[in-house]
Amino acid sequence: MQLKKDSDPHFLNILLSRRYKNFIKFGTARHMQSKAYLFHEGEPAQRCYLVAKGCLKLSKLNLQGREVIIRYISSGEMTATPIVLRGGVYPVTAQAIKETEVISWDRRGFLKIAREHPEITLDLITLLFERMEDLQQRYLDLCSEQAPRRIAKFMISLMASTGRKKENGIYIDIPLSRQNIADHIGASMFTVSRTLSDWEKNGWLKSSRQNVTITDPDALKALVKQ
Amino acid sequence: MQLKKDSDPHFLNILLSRRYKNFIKFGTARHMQSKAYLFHEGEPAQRCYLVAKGCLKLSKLNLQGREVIIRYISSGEMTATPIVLRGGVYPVTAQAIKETEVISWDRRGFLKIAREHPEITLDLITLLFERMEDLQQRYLDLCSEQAPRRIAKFMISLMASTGRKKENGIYIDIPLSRQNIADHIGASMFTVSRTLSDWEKNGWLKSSRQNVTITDPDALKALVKQ
DNA sequence: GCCTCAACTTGCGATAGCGCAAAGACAAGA
DNA sequence: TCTTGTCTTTGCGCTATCGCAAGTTGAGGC
Repeated sequence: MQLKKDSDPHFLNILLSRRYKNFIKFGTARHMQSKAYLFHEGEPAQRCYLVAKGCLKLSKLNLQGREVIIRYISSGEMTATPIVLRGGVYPVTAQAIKETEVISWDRRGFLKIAREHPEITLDLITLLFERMEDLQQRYLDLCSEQAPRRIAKFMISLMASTGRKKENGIYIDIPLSRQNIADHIGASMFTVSRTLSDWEKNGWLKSSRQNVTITDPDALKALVKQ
Repeated sequence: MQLKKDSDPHFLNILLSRRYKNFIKFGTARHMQSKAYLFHEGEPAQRCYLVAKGCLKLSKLNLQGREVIIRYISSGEMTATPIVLRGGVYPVTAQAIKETEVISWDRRGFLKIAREHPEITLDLITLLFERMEDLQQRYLDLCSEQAPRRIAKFMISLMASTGRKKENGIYIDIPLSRQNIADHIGASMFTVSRTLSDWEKNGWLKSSRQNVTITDPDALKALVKQ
C-alpha cells in the first residue's frame, strides 16, 4: 500500500506514526474511478474509510433533489468512522471526484484496532469535534454572510486543503465546477459564476472549466476580514 | 442533587443508570438565573456541563455582531464535553434562557469517570455524531429550503424536545422570541413574524410574546413533507 | 393602576439572489 | 477535423426576503 505524503496530513500522520502502526495493515484497499460512488445516503453503514489518494465529495439531497455538498474529504482524511462504530445508515453520499484510493475497515476491524490503541477514541472525538466546529462556522456564515464572502471563505479553505503553488498563483487541485461551489456554499450556480467573473476582472483569480487558480489570495482574505 | 426526569432523557438516563452511577457525585452543581452566561465563545474551555434543569442557548457571533443560535441544550443534555477533553477554547457562547441548574466537571474529573467507565467514550462519539447529523440536516435546509419550511422544521423539533401537552395544543416550554427563531433558522425577525402571523390566521398555532403553542402539528408536518 | 420598555406587527420600498434562456467555450471522442 | 455534450457566461425579469419606520401590545416594576 503506497500512501502519498504531500497532502493535509492530519489523520494520515497519526496513522503512519508508530502509534497506530498496525492500523493500515488490517484495512482493505480499493481503487476508484473518478465519479464512482463509495456509498449512498441511507445505506447501512458497513465500512469506514481513509482516503489514501484522491478526494471524496460528501453530499446530501433534499426532497426536491437539490444536492448540497457537506464537505470534501481529501487525501489523509477519514470518513464514516462514528457511524460505523454506532451502527446505522450513512447520513451522506460519498463520491470520488478524481481517481481515488481508499482503505476501509468494518466495525469489527476498527474495534480491534481501537482495543489495541485506546487513545484512538480520543483522537476520534477530537477529529469529529473539529468537523463540528467547521460546520458550525459555516452555518454561521450561511446565516449571516452574503454569497461573495461565503465563496471567498470556501476558496481560502480550499487553498489550505488542496492548494498547490504554481508559477501564476495557487491552483486548487480538485475538479471544481461553478455548480459544485454553489452546492457547497448555498447559492445558485449563476451567482457563483457572476462573482468569479468579477474577481477574474479584478485579477484576483483565473478560472476555466472546473478549475480555479487564485492569483491574489490577499484580496480574498481582505474581502473576508472587513 | 435533585434531577428532573420529565424531559428529554437521552444523556440523563445514561447518567442515572447504574452504568455511570459515580458520574454525578464527582460533579459540581451550579444554579443560574435566567439570562446568565455560563461561558463565552473564545474563553479557555475549563469545564463541561450537564443541564439538570432549565435550558441553555448556544450561539455564535459573526464579525458584524449578528447572533446565530447553534442549538438549545435542554434538561438531560450535555455540552462542551469534547472541547474539554481536547483542550482549547469554547466555540460558542452558552446562556441560560430560564432558571437553570447545571452540573460540571473539569477535564481531570471527567477523565477519572472515563477511566472507570470506558464505554463512556463511545457514548460521547455517538452523541457528538448525532449533533453533527442534526447540524448537517439544518445546513442542507438552510441551503435549499425557504424560510417558512425552516421555521416549521424548527417548531417540530421544539415540540419533540421541549413540548408540553396542554388542553389547547402543544406548548413550547422555553422563552422563544421571534428574534430567537430568526437567529436559529437564518432569517430576519420580520420574516418570522409575518410567517407566524399567517399560521395563526390559519389556526395552526397561537403565540404571544416569547411563547408559542402549536394547535395543529399535522399542518406543520404536512408543510414540511410536501 | 399606571408607566415603561421590550417584543411584536405590518406597510412599503429596496435588493440580493434566483431561474430561465440563449449564446459561447472547451474537452473528449469519433 | 468535426461533433457532441457539458460547463460557463450574461442579459433580463421576478420573487423571497430584508430592513426601516411607525404603530401596537403586553408583562413587570413602581
